[in-house]
Amino acid sequence: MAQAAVINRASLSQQIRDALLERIVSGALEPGDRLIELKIAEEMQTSQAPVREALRELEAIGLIEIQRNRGARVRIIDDAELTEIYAVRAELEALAGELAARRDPTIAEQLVQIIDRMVPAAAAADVRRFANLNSEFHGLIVETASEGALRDIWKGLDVRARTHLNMSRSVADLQALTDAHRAIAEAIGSGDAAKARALSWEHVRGNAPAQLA
Amino acid sequence: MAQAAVINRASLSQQIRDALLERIVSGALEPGDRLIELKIAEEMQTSQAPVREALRELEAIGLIEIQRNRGARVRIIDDAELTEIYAVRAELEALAGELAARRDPTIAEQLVQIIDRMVPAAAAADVRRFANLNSEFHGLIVETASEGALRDIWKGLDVRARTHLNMSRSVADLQALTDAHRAIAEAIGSGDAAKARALSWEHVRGNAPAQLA
DNA sequence: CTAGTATAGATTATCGATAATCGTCAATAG
DNA sequence: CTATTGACGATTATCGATAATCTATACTAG
Repeated sequence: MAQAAVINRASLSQQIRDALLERIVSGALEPGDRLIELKIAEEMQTSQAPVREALRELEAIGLIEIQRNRGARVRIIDDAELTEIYAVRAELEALAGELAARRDPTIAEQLVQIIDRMVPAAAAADVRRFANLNSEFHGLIVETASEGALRDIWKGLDVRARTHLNMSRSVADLQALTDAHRAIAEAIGSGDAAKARALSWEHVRGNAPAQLA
Repeated sequence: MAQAAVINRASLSQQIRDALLERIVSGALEPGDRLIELKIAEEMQTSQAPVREALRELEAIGLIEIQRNRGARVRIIDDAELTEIYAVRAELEALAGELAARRDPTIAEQLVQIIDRMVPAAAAADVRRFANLNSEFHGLIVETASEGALRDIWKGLDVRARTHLNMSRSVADLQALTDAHRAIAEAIGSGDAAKARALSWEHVRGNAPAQLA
């Protein structure tokens, strides 16, 4: 047979979830925007049920907020909450750095490649691009460290933080961040778990939008 | 009016979620057990839809596992995963200890009360009771430290860990744990954030079922 | 003018029924 | 005897319709 029309392997609710997630992360849907079940259902050519399921999942991730009988809206994350997210991430990244250094120092090579792509983004002050590379960098470390709880939780936090990358950084800031990444990659590459842990923690916690109260 | 028949303020799916969660945590439903939507729906006198939504939420928490077209079953958490959960918890508890000590050292009094209730449970080697008090202790610290992401994530991990409290501890072990709790309560009570952080981390990570590979 | 109430429109919550899929076991061909 | 096919029962995935609830506005009494 010519081509087996690759059937949607994902359930409708999964497809809907991914589509909405994409819109939220990309900014097409902004914090505070309402998500109306029947509208989405019509738009996606489905019924209401799978949309509801998708929304429940997004709520569990923390991306949207659902109020009984009042529907869902994209969650507004205030500074205090974003700061806390950074604090939690710092702890998780510390653990991830430690584990990655112990388990597979060879990823340092890939990390460096990501850093190399950060350089021009930093020079151009392209915050969006830089943020994506930043997620890619830390994501690789986390994936190396874990396939379980650590990874899942980190991903959830990363998505939340990414929807709020309103921080406008200067070129100097971004270059400093790039350097910090280099140090972390080096620690992992040399298998120095303790150093990878410490550097990761400082890197994330030090770059929170605000200090913890 | 005499009494307004307190209408269920929670949606059906929430009620179902809580009921199932209770069964899983209590052990009435064991890891591996199947959760059949229509059976649950009939039992709870509802239709299938709210059951499905409840199951999605439980999946997001990590308590059950859903496979497309194959249904849901209570998640089986192996040793490696449980160990990782402990590692992540250690990081979160460290942060929580630090924040709680900074924000409200007065909770130490309540912490001590919980510890006092641990003593007889430890003496009787009542692991189940001890585990509940343990959750209560750490839960109070976490709630003091956070109302946001930290709290939500910790709760999810706590539930998962509690469903697997298969560890049979000796009386001596439990008493040692009680002492560790005392030290943490003291650090928080004195507002020593750094000490609370360090002790919390060691306490949790040191009591993982196994060492991280 | 103000507080409280009724009404309409929009949206969510839930239901009952149907379609699609999976696992199993028997039947059959080789 | 082993592998393949077919059919059945069980279960999940999805739909379309109805009930319940909320929000906003209009209305009425004081």
